[in-house]
Amino acid sequence: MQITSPVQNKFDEVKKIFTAYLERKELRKTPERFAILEEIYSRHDHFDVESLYISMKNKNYRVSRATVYNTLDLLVECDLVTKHQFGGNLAQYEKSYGYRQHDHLICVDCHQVLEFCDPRIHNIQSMVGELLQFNIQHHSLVLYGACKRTDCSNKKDKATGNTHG
Amino acid sequence: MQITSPVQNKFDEVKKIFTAYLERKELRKTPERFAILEEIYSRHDHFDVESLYISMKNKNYRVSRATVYNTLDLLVECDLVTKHQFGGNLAQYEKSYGYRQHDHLICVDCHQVLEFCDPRIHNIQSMVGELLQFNIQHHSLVLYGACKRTDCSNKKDKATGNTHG
DNA sequence: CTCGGTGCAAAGCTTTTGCATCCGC
DNA sequence: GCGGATGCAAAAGCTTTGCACCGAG
Repeated sequence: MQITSPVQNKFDEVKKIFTAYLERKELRKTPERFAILEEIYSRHDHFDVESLYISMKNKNYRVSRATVYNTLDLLVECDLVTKHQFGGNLAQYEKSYGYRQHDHLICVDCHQVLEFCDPRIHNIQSMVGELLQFNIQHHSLVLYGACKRTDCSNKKDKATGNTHG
Repeated sequence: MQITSPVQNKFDEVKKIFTAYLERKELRKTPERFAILEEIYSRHDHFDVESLYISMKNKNYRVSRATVYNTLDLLVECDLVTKHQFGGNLAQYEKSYGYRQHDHLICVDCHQVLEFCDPRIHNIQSMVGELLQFNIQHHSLVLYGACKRTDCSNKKDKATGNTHG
């Protein structure tokens, strides 16, 4: 007897959405595509292509970077995954189905990524779209700052000016 | 007799700021650094490293990409230039002294970049910083959408669904 | 004169592409 | 079986780095 967890239910929904998308676009339902989707939804937080690829290699999936890139594009297009470019040259991704719309706050010292919600962003989006005659499809808001946590130890000793002893 | 334009005055201010920054950091005031600064402030809109480099080459400056990258980093650090990562892997820059804080709206079809201001973003920034205990230093808000202009011809024929005849 | 800055080219890293093979349909 | 998808590796594109030389202080 098997117990179906809510998490499993959620992944089933996601699989259905991806399947429907592939069928609508007349793309093939390859095992690689679903393996990548499953790996992504078993993860938490943000990840980059390389770490996803390595994870799958470690689990002995036979998968290539090219397929990871290709599949991520598909998942972004059907809104199951979101792609971010947090200032560096390395794209970051995160699963997005069933998660509330949110934006990001990044610590400039330790690069930790926090999330927050603010409904006003949606208003801004609508207003600016109206004003400039754009159909806004999505947005990216990233705040950069220094966290005040003591365990964020990457901070340079700027405040005291004691870097030179 | 020479007429000093407001634009020239502005660039003089910018040069002063950069000079002060270099002195404070005990960096050398090389002609290359000021030539790059001047080239940037003679430009409008956004630019990438390569186009800045090419412009300077065309004007027969002897300058290298390495120096352009190096100098841009300095200019970003003293807030005379802003660096953007509008989704691609290609960093975009723009001069920022004396320009009002603004955010960006990008057409997903023709990649044109528009600017807009909204004071609410500042409020969001303050509130989130307070809430999550961060000293917010800066932010990046980018809206992505389709412009409704007829001369934006990169649009795919999505709306009509006639792509398959 | 010193040593930081520069130009040039090579290397590094992420992402894309080409091609033979594989397998979903 | 056909043709799209894959794996692999090579190539492409942006950025950084190493090194010899130059020139600002």
